[in-house]
Formats: sequence, C-alpha cells, structure tokens
Amino acid sequence: MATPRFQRRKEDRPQEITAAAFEVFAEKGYAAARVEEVARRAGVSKGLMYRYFETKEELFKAVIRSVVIARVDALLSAVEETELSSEAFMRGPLIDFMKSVPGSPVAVVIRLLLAEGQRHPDLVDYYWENVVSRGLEAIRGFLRRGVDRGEFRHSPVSELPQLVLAPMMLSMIWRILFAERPLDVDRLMNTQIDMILTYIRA
Amino acid sequence: MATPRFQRRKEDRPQEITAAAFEVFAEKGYAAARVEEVARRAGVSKGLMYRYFETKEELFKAVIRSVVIARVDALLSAVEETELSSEAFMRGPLIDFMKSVPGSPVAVVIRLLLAEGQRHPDLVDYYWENVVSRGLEAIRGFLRRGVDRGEFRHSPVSELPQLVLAPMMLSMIWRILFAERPLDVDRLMNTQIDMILTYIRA
DNA sequence: ATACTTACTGACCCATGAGTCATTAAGGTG
DNA sequence: CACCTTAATGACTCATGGGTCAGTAAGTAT
Repeated sequence: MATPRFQRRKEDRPQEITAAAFEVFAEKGYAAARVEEVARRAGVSKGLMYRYFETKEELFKAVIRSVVIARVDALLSAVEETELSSEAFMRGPLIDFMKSVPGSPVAVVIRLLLAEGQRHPDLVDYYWENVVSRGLEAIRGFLRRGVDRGEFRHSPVSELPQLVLAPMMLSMIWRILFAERPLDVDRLMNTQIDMILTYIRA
Repeated sequence: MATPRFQRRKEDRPQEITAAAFEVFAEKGYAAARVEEVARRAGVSKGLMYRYFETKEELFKAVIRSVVIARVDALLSAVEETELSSEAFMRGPLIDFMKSVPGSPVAVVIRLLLAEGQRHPDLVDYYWENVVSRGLEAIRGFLRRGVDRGEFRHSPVSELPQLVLAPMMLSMIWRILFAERPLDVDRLMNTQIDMILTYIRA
C-alpha cells in the first residue's frame, strides 16, 4: 500500500504558497525569485501554483498584503487603551514597538516595495493606506493628546510624527544593507525619545 | 558625401554609457533594465557596450561607483574648513547638505543597493567605506569638536551621528516610495536639528 | 463498487534578453 | 595614397524561466 502521491488540501495551499513566496522574495528580491523555487518550498508543483495565483505578479501582491496588517493594529489599540502617562508610554510600549519593527517582516516588505514599487503603484497605495498613514495618524493623535492633557507643550513636533519614527526607519535600512555592522539601536531610539521629551515636555 | 556611419570616440564612451545606464537603472531597477536600452540611450550598439563593460553586472558596479564620491568629500571639507560656530554650521551648511541628498543621485543608488545589495556584497562594502562610514565619521568628528570647544555638553548624541542623519534617511525613503505625498522636509530637518541643539547645547 | 469532479502533476512551449562574433569602416601612419 | 589597427555594428545563439495543458489520481457522491 503505497502512500498517496499527493493530498488535496485546497484550503491550506494559498497560505502555504504565500509563506514560501515571502521567504524566496525576502532572499532574492522579486525579479530574481524563481516561481519554481517558491513551488518547491511550498511542497507543490509549479502548475498548482498557477491554479491559485494567476501570475507571479499576483503572487507578489498577495505576499505583500499578507504581511501588512497585524502590527499596525497593535500600535493603534495600544495608543488608545494605555493608561500610562504620555511620557511613560513613549519610553515603554512605543519604544518597544519601534525596536521590534526593523527585524520584522515589515522590513522585508519595505525592501521589496523600495525595489519594485515603481512598477506596482497600487501596492504602494495599499501600503500607504493600511500601514503608513494609519501609523503616522496614531502617533500624531498621541502627540496631540499629550498637548491637550497638558503633558506636552505646543511645538512643531506634534505635527511631525515622522520625527518619532525616523530612527526606526534608519535602523531598518541599516539592517537591510549593513546587517553585520554594529548599530546601537537601543541607544539610538532611547536618545531620540529622550531628546523629543526634553524638547516638548510642558 | 554621406556622413560617416559612426565616429570613434574611445575616450568618451565609458562615461556616456554609465550615464545612460544610470538613467535606465534608476527607472527600472537592475533586473528589469535592458542592456539594449542602455546602449540605445548611449547612442551605441549593444556590441560596443560589451567592449567597455564585460557584463551587465560590471556595468552596474561601474554606475554605482561613478555616482558616489563627490558629495561626501564636499561634506568632509566643509566640516574642516568652516569658521562658523558649531551651532551655525548645523543650522546652515549641514542642514543644506541634508536637504540636498534625498533628491540627488545618491537616493537612486541607495534604492539600487537596497534592492540588489544582497547579491553584490562587494558593492555594499565599497559604499560603506567610501560613503557611509566617512560621512558618519565626519559628523561624529564635528560633534566631538563641539564638545571639545565647550559649545556642546557631553551626551550620547556625540557618539550617534546617525541621529543627525535619521530625518535625511527618512526623507529619502519617503521620496522614493511616496514621491507625490507631501512631506515637509524643511520643517522635519529644522526641527530635528533644533531638538538636537536644545539637547546638547552647553 | 462505480462514476464523477477537480486538485494536482510535470513535461513542454516559447518569448525574452544577455552575451558573441564575423564583418565593416573610421581614422591614424608612413 | 595604400595600408593597418581597432572602434563599432547588428544579426545571431542559446540559456533561462514564466506560463500552459493534457493527463492522473485523490476524494466524494450515489
């Protein structure tokens, strides 16, 4: 009694394929990624892959979309639900969030978007709407709330959430390009937050 | 008397070809760039291109190297030669430098490196040594000098030149990905510098 | 058990584009 | 001017890899 040559697992395939594709795209980038390699890692024939995803490009889009959502939502609800003072929130949960991003799948997505974004403007839009603009809005809202509560003074910072995130971006790029070169990410982010607090504390 | 079908211009070709290649790589990225397109824009046959550059990859490397040097040198000598106070230097020449980078060819190179760096570690090394580490060193030296002169107090910032450059990085990434979405780069950089100065002023 | 649907396979097709090379002619040399 | 070197051309080759599809068998319904 030979084991069957394959099993039918319609439900699980798409997710298994996007997971494998994420790996391959992460390692090679879009253009150098081989569809056959994705299929192999997903434990599936190339033909089947094309049953679930029309083209390599569709697969790529599915991968990007599959990575995006969860992390930002966590930040959003953390901002809303916290009972910490604004300063404590920045020194605690916010900084933890920022430290977690550069090593997360989000960094891979950013790299792919930087490389391929020009030819996939709809993906960039998608990413903008679901990640960047929501994330910035969360932080902008947080800073304004601090001002309203009298914890922070008025300053340009309240309208520049990018200032808070800049060291996170830099750390991400650093990690992608110069992985092995040392960068004291903790110190970088702690100092930036400390500087911001010194600057805006009421 | 027909005009000659071509002219021999051994001296100028390499530079004309790398200039055309820069354009094409900038528009398409490495993988999607067509060697024939580069040749066409350089006003040259594909065959001739291969006389000057062994492979597409060599051409790519030549392009990266051709872009790199001048800008950093300008920063380095500006730091050494200025007679401004440290604060005035930061608010003037340094900030001007930072504003100029995101729209410069350097941004294109960063994008190409992010996309292709994994497969060209020697290029990443080259870029690190000739651009990043020199640039960081220049700023670190500048910050230390400010401390030595009694203009700045001791603080972690003196050892974190990345903090100064973080908004520049963010602006660069922003521009690459979200070109059309507004970002007040001037305000971003001015505020960061203002924050830093407030934080470290003796 | 038998018939039937369709998930799945893998050998195949073929457009694409990097790289080659036989040939041509520009432009210098004696 | 005749000769020679080599810059320059462009038609060609051939590997690569995205995408197809005829055939196979897993699982389900009757």
